[in-house]
This record gives sequence, structure tokens and C-alpha cells, in this order.
Amino acid sequence: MTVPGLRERKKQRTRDALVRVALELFTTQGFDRTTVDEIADAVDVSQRTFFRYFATKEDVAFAVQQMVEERFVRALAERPAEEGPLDAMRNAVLGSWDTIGEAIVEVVPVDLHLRTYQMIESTPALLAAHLRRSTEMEETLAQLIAEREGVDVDEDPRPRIAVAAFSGVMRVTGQLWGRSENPTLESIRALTEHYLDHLAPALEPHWRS
Amino acid sequence: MTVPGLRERKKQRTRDALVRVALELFTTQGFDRTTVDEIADAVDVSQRTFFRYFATKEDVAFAVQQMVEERFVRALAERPAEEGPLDAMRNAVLGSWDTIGEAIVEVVPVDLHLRTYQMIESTPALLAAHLRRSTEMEETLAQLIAEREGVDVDEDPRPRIAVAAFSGVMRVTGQLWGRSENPTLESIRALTEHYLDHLAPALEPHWRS
DNA sequence: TGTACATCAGTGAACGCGCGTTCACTGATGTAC
DNA sequence: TGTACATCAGTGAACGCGCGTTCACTGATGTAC
Repeated sequence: MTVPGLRERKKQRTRDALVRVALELFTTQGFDRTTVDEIADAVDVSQRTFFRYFATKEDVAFAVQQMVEERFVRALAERPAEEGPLDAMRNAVLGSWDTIGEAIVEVVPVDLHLRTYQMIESTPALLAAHLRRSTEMEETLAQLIAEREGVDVDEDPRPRIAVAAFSGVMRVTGQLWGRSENPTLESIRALTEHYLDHLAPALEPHWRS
Repeated sequence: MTVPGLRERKKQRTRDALVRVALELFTTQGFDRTTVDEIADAVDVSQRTFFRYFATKEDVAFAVQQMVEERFVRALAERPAEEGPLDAMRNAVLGSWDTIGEAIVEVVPVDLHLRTYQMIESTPALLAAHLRRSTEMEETLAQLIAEREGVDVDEDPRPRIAVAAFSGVMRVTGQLWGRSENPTLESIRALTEHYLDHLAPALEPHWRS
């Protein structure tokens, strides 16, 4: 972990600026109505440079999301072994949100990140990309859960099922939160806990109201 | 239910031909390496006509999928009221597959449909679109389940959760099936039953192998 | 500390591409009498 | 059964658009001696 040189630091600054400006433009004008040229111009680099940092226009929209997901995966890997699969995932998510602010703020304000999430949820092309990215992460999660529980992910269906059910709940809460009129970190947290509490009851053969 | 006139029948034939040719080209050459012009040429209509039937190139790829989903939703609506949510969805899916052949074959061979499904699963842009379409269907399913159980879909979290968990399992089985070397109707059916059987156990606080 | 060379981020301009749209039009099918 | 008119699927050609790529190049940063 050596301290990065001047060249590296400049790279990081250029990249952060591209992310910040892109998200600001996306959230105010919309993703489709923002061109790559516009982002590059606003940061005062060439379009060519933009594509050095991000292979596609979509990629820049998910730059922060990407960081958040990595934090979650790391948090899950660090949960104590005695926690069951669902508890471990639940605690990892809630815990990583507690410290999300510090991590994000270096790149973009938390508020901008929350608005970006809403923008993704309400832009069909980005929602689609988001869902696909999520299923890719699920494969990683299933591996982790399988290891924790000491089972083979290709023999035992439970790791992938548990992850899929958990992710399903996360997706539903994310969607409802995105549509809510008060989208704060606290509200998504509360909604997630509330919904996770109802996962087992929802799968009971018969419901009593 | 009057018998369609000549004009209507011709329309249907043009549309079916576009679907059949498009899926054949997509599955053999790949989605990205097939242009709209190519499809139109092969059916011997103008590109302009293609866009009369399908708003986007993606839409034609999901034409059959669309039918299948509608069948499933209808099958769910017709399940007896005494079945619980998960049982009803399970039976609706398995039941609609039993009769899927008859319905599809009028447009494309069943085999072509199965290959299309694999093509969708392995084409990033289409997988993304597929997932987004699925979440749209989930909203319909949640409404149906809420009605069956006599609860309010916006007050009670259980309908959306049950649907999300069920859909998660369907998605996982779909993916595994898509990657398998023997993708038949029988194998997806068996895989689905096997995975659905493990939904409840996978959510237990602790697993015993 | 200074010099010579290597690396690599950024440039600028041009382009290929295919999707999806626009236009004014033709001719087959459907309908009214 | 025949005529007059309305509807609407299909035409053909052209185009706007922005993404993502390609090229040969510059100049700042890093490294070796």
C-alpha cells in the first residue's frame, strides 16, 4: 500500500471529476438527454479521454454503485461464522450502509448518490443494466454463503436460493424506496428491515392476516 | 370472437414470419450481429414495415416470451383459491409448461423457442432487458396474489416478497438451465421443482447438511 | 543533482455503424349503398 | 352484383443521431544511471 505518485493522483482526480459531473448531468437532465461529449466538455477533457476511463456511457452511471457493492461483499465476508446465511446478509447490508457515507463522500455527495439511485430505477435502460449487474453479484454472494456453510454451490441448491430470495427483497425495497417521496438513507434502512422481517412469513403455505 | 378478415390474417402472417426469421437469425448469428435490415430482407418486406410491428429490435426477440408470460399470468389467476401463494405460483408455472408446446408451435417450433431462451440468457443486452421485463411482470403477480389472499398490496409486504422470492428461484433455475448441456422442457421442469422444494429450507436460520 | 530515455494520460479530428424516424406515396382490403 | 369511397398495410429513400473506435501525435511524469 504505497502512496500513489503524482500521475496516479491526477488520474484519480480526472476520474472522480468525470463521475461527479456525469451523475450531476444525468440526475438533472436525464441519462438519455446527456451525451458523452457534454460530460467530457464539462470536465474539460476530450471525449477520447472519457472512453479511457469508462468503456461505455453506462459504466460511469454505475461507478459509485460499484463501490457500494464491493463494500457489501467485503462486509459479508467478515460476518462471524455463527450467523446463519440470511442473518449474515442482513447484517452485512445494514452495517455497510452505516459507513457508506464516509466512503462515498470522497467522490460524490451522499445526496447525489441517492438521487442517482432513483435515476437508475426510473430509467429503463439503466434499470435493466442494474438488474443484470445484480445477478452477477449474486453469483459471488452464493459462493461466499456456500463457503461459510461448508457446502458445494453446484451440488446444494440452498446457497443460490437463499441469495436469490434475499436479493429479491432488496430489489423490491429498492424499487419502493425509489418511488417514495422521502428517499433518505434512514428510510431505505427501515424499509429493508421491515421487509426482511416478513420474508419467512411470506413463504408460509397459508397466511393469516 | 369473430373470425379475422383477410387483412388481419395477412398481418398475422407477416408478423409471425418476422418473429420466426428474426429468432432463427439471432440464434444462429447472434443478436448483435443481426441487423433489422437483414431480418426485413429475409422476410421480403421493407425495414419500414418491420418497425410497424415492433417498436425496437429487442421487442421481436421477446415476442414468444411475451406469450409465455401471459399464459403463466392467466394460469395463476385460474388456480383454486384454497392453494397458498407459493403453491399457486408453482402449479401455475408447471401447468403452463405442460401446454406450452401447443401454444407456441403456431408461431415457432418449440426447439427454436428453447434456443432463443438460451440466446437471451447469454446476450448481456437481452439478459438485462429480460430481467427488467420480469420485474414488471412481478408487479402484476403481486397484485394477483394480494387479491387471492385478500390483502392490500401496498399495506402488506408479503405479496411482493413472496413473488420476489419465487421469481428469484425461477431466475436462478433459468440461468442454470441455460448453461446446461441438455436444455429440454423436461430438464427445466425438473430443475424448477427441485429448486422450489428447497426454498423454505434455504431460509432456515441454520442449515444442517 | 543532472541527463537520457521510457512510459503513459491526454489530444484532435475523423469516421463507421445501425437504430429508429420522417416523408409523401401506392394499392389491396373492407364497407356502405 | 356492382360502384364509390375509406381504411390502412406496406413502400422506398433519405436522414439524424450519438456511441464507441481509429489514427498518429504531444507532453507531463517516472525511472535508471
